[in-house]
Formats: sequence, structure tokens, C-alpha cells
Amino acid sequence: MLTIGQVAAYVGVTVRAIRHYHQRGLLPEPPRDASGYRRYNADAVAALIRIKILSEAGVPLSRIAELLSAGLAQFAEAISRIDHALTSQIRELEQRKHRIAELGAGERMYLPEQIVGYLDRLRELGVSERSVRLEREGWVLAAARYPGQVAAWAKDKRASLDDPEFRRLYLACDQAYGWAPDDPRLPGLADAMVAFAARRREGPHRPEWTIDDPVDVTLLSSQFGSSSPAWQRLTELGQERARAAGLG
Amino acid sequence: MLTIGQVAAYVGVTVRAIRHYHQRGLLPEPPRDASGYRRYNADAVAALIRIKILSEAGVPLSRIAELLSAGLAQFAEAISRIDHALTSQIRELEQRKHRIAELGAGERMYLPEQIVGYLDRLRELGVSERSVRLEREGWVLAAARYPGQVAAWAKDKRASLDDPEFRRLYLACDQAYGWAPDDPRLPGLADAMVAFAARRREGPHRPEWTIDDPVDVTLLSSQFGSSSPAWQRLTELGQERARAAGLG
DNA sequence: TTGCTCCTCACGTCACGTGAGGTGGC
DNA sequence: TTGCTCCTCACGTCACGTGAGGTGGC
Repeated sequence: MLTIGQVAAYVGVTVRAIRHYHQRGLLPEPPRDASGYRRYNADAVAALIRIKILSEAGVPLSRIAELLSAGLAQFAEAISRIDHALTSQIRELEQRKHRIAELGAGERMYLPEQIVGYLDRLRELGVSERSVRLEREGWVLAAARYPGQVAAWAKDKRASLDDPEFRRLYLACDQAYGWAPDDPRLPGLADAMVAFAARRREGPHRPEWTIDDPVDVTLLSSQFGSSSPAWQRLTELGQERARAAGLG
Repeated sequence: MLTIGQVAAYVGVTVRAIRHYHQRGLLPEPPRDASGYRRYNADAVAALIRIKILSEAGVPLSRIAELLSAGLAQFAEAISRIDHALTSQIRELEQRKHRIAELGAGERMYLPEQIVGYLDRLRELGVSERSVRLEREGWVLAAARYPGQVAAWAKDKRASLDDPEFRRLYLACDQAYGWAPDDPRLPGLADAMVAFAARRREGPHRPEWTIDDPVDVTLLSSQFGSSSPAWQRLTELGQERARAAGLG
């Protein structure tokens, strides 16, 4: 007959944990010796090991209590579910390993060099400081969420700035920030932007990425749209054109 | 500028978690708008994502606070340690997957058939019920701790019972239970046991396993020794003989 | 006698979850 | 006006950890 300390050492749990399992009704209270000490037999040890294995696998104690008093079939089914859960936990941990590595490699995820260069180029081209700041905000969000892809995006964007037509449109949008939402120049600008995007999609210089996640889209449009009624209107006009062209 | 709910959705944490990080000083309180709502910029989102990645990797919040205000070198070193910790966590999870599978396959780890047969055989040979119960206790402990190996051990043990010399020694030990610790027959019995073990080790029928873990040895000897002074003495005599023969 | 194990409360910890009660934006 | 988001306390949860104060075994 073993004492609580011996059992704890054998199984690899703390004495307190065993007492806790008694309190929660997971493990029946064993008989006491003359001094009031708990005395365990081998069956109690085997039961405790089952509890430990299930608990380490992430099963809540309340669930373990259910399982121990359940039938063999239910037990077996639960085991297979737990096994699946462990498999996906392992996958999650491997993902986290990647993200942790990116945290280190990405110099604490401050803005990558590529983007700093891109923002400097915008200033050279005469883009307002206000728009540069908005761009920066967007890139910080993108870099935080997609650390692995942001370098490629930035390279793509920077290449775009070599296209005179893209520069013209970009500067026009920058100017449009302060326009009224019913300014007569807005529809023409929207047309030019949609046409440019369409040519891009078909040309040899197709962008390698798009933003699909609805949370991202909502966020980015609120980010940019909310700061200027004209831009808000520009977004609406652009969407109308895209729908009309069957691109929706 | 984003509200707390937008940030939470974008990063994938709860609103409550963000407020908690503010309370713990992990994330600086952002400015408030006219209604007293918190308003976040992209840098706050990037900081929050760093916190989330570290937290999901199992780093305590207090440690994250330290890391965020630490230098680049310390940060990089911590990252590498966290990466190592994740690697070993993955290994642990894979081990747990195995143990969970054994829990299912082992019919809830009750005594395997092999051992039930072995215990029945002992009864047939005239072993006392007291010793059979002690054997059972030992096997339950062993089966709980080494579920994968216990079947092989039981097979080995059962093969031993076909050896007349082993049976003779086993029954003699069984009888010795009630002897006085200074009984004159004990030294001879100890000699015979040591000699048998030595022959075994050299013969073609070497046992495939031994018990090495000191916790196990202490436990098993207390399990068997404490119930009988004669057995206690027998263990001491056997150890003396083994040491004398240079086997210690 | 000293040191170690055991006992029973009972409060502490960690990272939030969950109402409670109230206000602001569309 | 209704429904949704936001706000601040403040207590609850989960699986134990950690003394507090006392007794038994070697």
C-alpha cells in the first residue's frame, strides 16, 4: 500500500493534484491508515495514470469524470476525437513555430526596408504627406497580418511607380482627397482607374496578389474611405463600374 | 483609426483580451474619441499581433512585457528559446497521441489477457492467494506505467514457469513469507536465487527486460519487502551476493 | 530532538470570461 | 425607437500552487 507521495512520484503528478482529483470526484478517496494517511493500491495508480494521460491531452477534468464512468463504446469514440484534436494541435504548434521565426527574422516586424523605400519614392513624386501616412498605416496592417508576403507586394507596388499612367492616377487620387463628393471630375477618374486595372489584369504585368478576406476589405475601405468623402464616392463609383463590366 | 472591435476582429483576439493587455501594461492605452471610445492606429495593431503570437506560443504575459521593452539581441535570443520550447512541445504532443492511442487499444488499461493467464497458472502451481494478489498489484503498476512492454514481459514470465527450477524457487519464496528474518534456510535460498539469475543471464533464454528506474525499484521493493520481514532479509542477502559477485 | 511526510482549510494565480448597469452611434 | 458597439467595475472560472498551522513516523 502506497502513500500519496509515492504514488505522485511514480505517476509524475504533484501531491496537490491528486488531492484535487479527489475533491473533484475524479479519483475515489482511498482507505486511510491509523494516522489518517491515504493508502493507495495498484488499481488507484492505474486510474490516476488514465486521468493524467487524458488531462495532459487537454481534456477538462469535468469531461474526464464523465469518460471514466462511461461505457466502452463512448470511451473509444471520445479517444478517437481526442486523438484528432491532438493532431490539429500539433499542426497549430507548427504554424506558431513559423510565426515565431518570422517575428525574429522580420526584425520585430517593424516596416520592412522595401516599404520604407516605397514611401520615400512617393514623397519624391510629390504625393502629399497625408497620403504617405495613410499608405504607411495600410502597410503596417498588411505587414502585421501577412509577414511572409509583404515584401513581394512592396516590390510589385514599387514597380508600378515606373508606369507613368499609374503615377498620373495616383497623384490625381491624392489631389481628389479634398474634393466635394459631387465634384464633376470624380466619374472620369473612376473610369480611368477601372480601365487601368482591367488593362493590368490582362497585360504581362499582372499583380500577384489580391485582398480577399472580407475583414481586410472592410477595414481598409473604412481606413481610407472614412477620411475623405470624395474617396468614399470614388470607391462607390469604381464598384459600380466593376459590376457593370461583370467583374463583381 | 479603428475601434477596439475592428482591431479584435482583424487580429483574431477578443475585445476583453485587448482590454486585459491594456490593464497589464502590455499594450499602451490608445487615445479616445469624443465618446470615450479607444481609437487604434496601425502601429497598435502590429504591437497587438506581436503580443498574440508570443502569447499563443505559451509565453506568459509578464514575460511578453519584458520582451517588448528589451533590446534586439535579448529579443532574438528569447525567440530562439521559444522556438526550441515549441519544438519540444510538439514532441510531447506526439507522445501524448501515442499514449492516448494505447488507452483506447489497451481496453482502458485493465489487466491484459496474458497476465490474467499468468496469474491463473500461479494458482494451479499451488502459489498462495496472498502472493498471487501481490503479483497482480505489481503487474497493474507495470501495465499502467509501461503499457507497450507489459505483454512481452508477461510472455517471458509465463515461459519461465515451464522451468522446474524456477517453479521450485518461486514456491520456496512463497513459503518463506512467514519465516523469521533469521531463519537458517534464508541464506541458502538467496544463494540459489542469485545462482539461477546468473545462469539465466548467460543462457540462451536471457530475459529481455530489467527495471532500471530508481522510483520503480524503490516502490516495488517497498511493495513486496514491507509485507514480510523474511522477504526483506531475502532482498538484502541477494544484494550482498550480487555485490560480492561483482554484478552490483 | 530534527527533518520529512502527511493532514485540512483557505486564499492566490493566470488569462481572461461573463454578466451588471449604463451610454453613444446609426 | 431599436439594435449594436462601446464603457467600467467586479465577480467567476479552471487547475491547481502556496503558505498556515498542526500531527505522525524514523
